[in-house]
Amino acid sequence: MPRLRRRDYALPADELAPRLLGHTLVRLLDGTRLAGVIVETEAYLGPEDRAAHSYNNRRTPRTEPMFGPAGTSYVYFTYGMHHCMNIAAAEVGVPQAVLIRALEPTEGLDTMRAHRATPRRPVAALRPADLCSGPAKLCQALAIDRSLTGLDLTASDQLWVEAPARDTTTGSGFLQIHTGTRIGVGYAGAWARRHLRYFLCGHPHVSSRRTGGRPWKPQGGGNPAGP
DNA sequence: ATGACGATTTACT
DNA sequence: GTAAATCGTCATA
Repeated sequence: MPRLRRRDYALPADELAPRLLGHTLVRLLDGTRLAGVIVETEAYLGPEDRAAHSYNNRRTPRTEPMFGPAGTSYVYFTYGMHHCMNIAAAEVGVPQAVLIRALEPTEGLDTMRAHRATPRRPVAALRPADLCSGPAKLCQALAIDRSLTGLDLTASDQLWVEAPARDTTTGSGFLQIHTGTRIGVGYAGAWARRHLRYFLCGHPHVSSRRTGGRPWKPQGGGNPAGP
């Protein structure tokens, strides 16, 4: 499938985040494709968004990629041991990004298992849902770390996003897109309560809270909204 | 130079 | 449900 181009990424983060659902994240590692379908994302809206690393336009070597062109990778290290991957949205100078929170792994599962294995959890014990069902898990499975921050995903030969066979924006023909509150941002006050998390409701590879939230742009016959 | 803190995961009670 | 693991980043001095 064709990779996304600049104009595909050049949207406000809260429009890009639901759009990416159903698309495939591809990591080429030593000639091997490691890939999965994006099933959960979160939007971070930049200067106004207290939950964002770029809150108040904080611009440092770490956050710099978010100020770059849409489609730039932003990978950060946190809790002394985990990496998380985002894709810059909006336009140059506007530090918005979409956090990739979960994938349904589709290619290179054996390599992913090897990356995720530990003495306590050997390869044989790992199930598909243990590989990419969280922002740090998928980075470990796909071997994504800070060396991959600041990449142009429209040109990189290591990391990119491919379009799905069909447009999944509305969720038609697939699981319905739901929204909910972002995870792990309780410190963000009112911004923590905004529905900026997007996921395929009930999908087994979503990180947590597989259900809940409310339908996004409900199609005909959708459930009534309510928090 | 120093200290506080994570856009998390895992194991354990 | 709670807690530990573990260190780069950032603000303050």
